[in-house]
Amino acid sequence: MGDLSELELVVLGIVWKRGPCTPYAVRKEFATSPSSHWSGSAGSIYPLVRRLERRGYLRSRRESQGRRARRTYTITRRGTAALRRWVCPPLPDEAAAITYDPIRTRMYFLGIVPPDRQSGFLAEAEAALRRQIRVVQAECARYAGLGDTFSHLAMTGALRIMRARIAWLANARKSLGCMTV
Amino acid sequence: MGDLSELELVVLGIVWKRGPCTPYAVRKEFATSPSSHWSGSAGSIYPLVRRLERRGYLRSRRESQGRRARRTYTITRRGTAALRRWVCPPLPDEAAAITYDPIRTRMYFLGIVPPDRQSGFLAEAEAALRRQIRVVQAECARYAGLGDTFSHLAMTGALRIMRARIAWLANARKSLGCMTV
DNA sequence: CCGCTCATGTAACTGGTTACATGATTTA
DNA sequence: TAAATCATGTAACCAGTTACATGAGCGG
Repeated sequence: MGDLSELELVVLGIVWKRGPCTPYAVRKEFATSPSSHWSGSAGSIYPLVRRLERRGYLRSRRESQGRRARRTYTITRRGTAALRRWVCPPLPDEAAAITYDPIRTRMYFLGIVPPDRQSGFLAEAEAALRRQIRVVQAECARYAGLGDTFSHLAMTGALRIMRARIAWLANARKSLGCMTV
Repeated sequence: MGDLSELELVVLGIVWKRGPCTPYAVRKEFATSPSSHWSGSAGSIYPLVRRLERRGYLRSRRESQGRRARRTYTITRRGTAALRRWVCPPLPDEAAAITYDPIRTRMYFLGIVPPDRQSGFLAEAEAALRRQIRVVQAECARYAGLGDTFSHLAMTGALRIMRARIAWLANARKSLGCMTV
């Protein structure tokens, strides 16, 4: 039960949401997602779905479309149960832990750069976030249009976090500005 | 230059901040950190610092304290330069990308659980975040007390994100509540 | 017909994890 | 003095990445 990795569960979830689909479709989902946590590379997905099938979480069917062989995967009852068990409480403690933020990681060591370049870092990070936020907003609107409530809800969460990061940087810029002036 | 992993750079940063220190002290830094992104396991840190020394980013000295042999590491000029280069702009795009959030990941697939248990998930997640936030607040105060401006600033960023996640869940609870009632 | 994207895979590598081993030092 | 913890390491493993190989179908 606890033998499924986070990526495996996400793939299970994607197959559950989309219904019968090819590994390639799953990969595209990762490729178009604004998150870069998983690459969804062929080297991860193809072995993964076969692994899931071998363990009974997925079932596959060969369906030749034209002369082209392709394999579509469907979630099994066992897969659905595993997915539900993962989503439902109890939530492991680390799920609520501090999330990883590369900008924050750099912030710890910002003292190493000369003070006149510190605000440059903050400004650039803020600008990068503002660029990214538009992508997320678009994705948010797309899900709303599709009527996918939960994906939409998830995206609003991502949006809120990005806005919090921007506000944080703006505030940091002010408090550092006070120090150096 | 770009041959250093994120973890290697963070370790470099820790050694820079604390001055000469043992791998064990570095490990403790990871162990006490409220973030669980890296475990800071012996198996990662000990080989890592030796790797950094071999490449000239760290220098080490054997100093026997009592009968006990220990090795303290110091950052070299090369190490300092690498760290500064990493912190400074230009920031890679993925640094501003959506961060990974295990609660959000689950949210995508929340439709798989029966509607009467969905709000349970949201409530539990919110409660877990509220528990965690106290830890972060304490850490925040600790850094403020130490006068470590940048670590404190980093922590306030983490705090803002956690608050944003809580607000997001509270809002989700409301919008799902409307649907099911 | 050439090049691009679709689509399915494999192989080698790698960074980090878990688990284990060992001995010194401190504390009950 | 026994147990706990400090401290330094090693070895095996593993999930996921990068890079490569292959071929179908399609648009210019």
